[in-house]
Amino acid sequence: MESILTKYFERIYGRNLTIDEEASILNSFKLETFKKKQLVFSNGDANTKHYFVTKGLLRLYIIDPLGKEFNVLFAKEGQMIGDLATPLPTSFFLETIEESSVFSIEDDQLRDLTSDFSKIVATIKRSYIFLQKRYISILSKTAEENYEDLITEYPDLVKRLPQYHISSYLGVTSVFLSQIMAKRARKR
Amino acid sequence: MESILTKYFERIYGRNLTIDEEASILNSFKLETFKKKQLVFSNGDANTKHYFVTKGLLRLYIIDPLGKEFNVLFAKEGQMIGDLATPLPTSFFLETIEESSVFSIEDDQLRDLTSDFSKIVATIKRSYIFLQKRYISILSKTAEENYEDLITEYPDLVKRLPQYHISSYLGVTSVFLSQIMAKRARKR
DNA sequence: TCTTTTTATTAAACTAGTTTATTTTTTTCG
DNA sequence: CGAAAAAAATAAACTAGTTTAATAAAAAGA
Repeated sequence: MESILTKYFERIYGRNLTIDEEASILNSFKLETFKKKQLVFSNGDANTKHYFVTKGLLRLYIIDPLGKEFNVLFAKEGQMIGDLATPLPTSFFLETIEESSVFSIEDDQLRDLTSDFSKIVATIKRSYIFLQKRYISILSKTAEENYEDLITEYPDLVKRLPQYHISSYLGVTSVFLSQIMAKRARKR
Repeated sequence: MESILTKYFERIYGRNLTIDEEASILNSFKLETFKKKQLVFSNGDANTKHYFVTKGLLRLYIIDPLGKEFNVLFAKEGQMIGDLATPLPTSFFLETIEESSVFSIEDDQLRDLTSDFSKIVATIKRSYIFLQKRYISILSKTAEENYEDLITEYPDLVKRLPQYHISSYLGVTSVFLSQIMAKRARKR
């Protein structure tokens, strides 16, 4: 029963799974489905779960004191998303962008699944490195450059995202992104 | 022999160290000293070491294609610094701001020291959460707000840093930070 | 399909932050 | 200490990105 979920674990483990492992994985996760634009969790909620996306697209975002939203992370099929700060209450919102199906799992159960801690370390380190790269981009590049990077690195994602979610991810207004795009279009 | 280094490990372990553990820690680290403004490592160097600061102040930074520097992280006495992306070659520069002493350790030796992997996970998670907080600040706040936050959270650090290192950390020019400070001074 | 709602575009006036250049202040070091 | 170098302040012209508002285009849904 080669599911997208078990494949994900095989990639993390770096080997094939035993029948028992497969069963235990599928047992630990709970399937949940959400319609488009549905909230999975909110700022202030208890934060003990992680979400593995099997279908659809989600976004993790914050709302600043002025009520403005900033997207921090997207996740599509085959990717994990959640607030790594478990078990501290989250300061994020998680919401579906498309109609989605996710497998949710409690933080401690996820830990139990991965007896080889070095794999967990490697996984978190990868998230850290990804975030660090984004941090540096936001710090040192213009919105136009960041948009170009996004297109070349994640063209499929860009196609699926409404434009105002992209601008929020880049940290600029939708008006300004629209200007960037108009300028780009003129150039070619 | 209660050193600042062994105290650091006691905090991570969450308990006192045995004599053997203490000896093994002190054996794994190598003391290095640097003058002010000395480079510890550069972009492209092999990246296998971590640095524990016992004296002084260091900065981890990048240089963008235009030659501009952006400070990413500072570390003073009692703090660890390095590029978490070990063993991948680093894209950072590490440099002393003040005359400094550090204990360096190889990545795999550090791993060996912490047989309890969950402590390593917790440590990396903490770094991740710290970075995420900064990321969101840079994305959603003005330079003025970020400067205020820095002063209230790390007043001691701000006092020790030359102003142009602070501006580089905030992602603005030194000229603009100077304007922010002038405006602040006028207000009170 | 047609109406309503959501998303994207455009324009114009504005603000945050940059650049370049000059001057002043502070630090370094022989 | 005094000279030289490094860091900070100030000014002025500039650019990147915001805000508000109006219009156009696309998507949703009865």
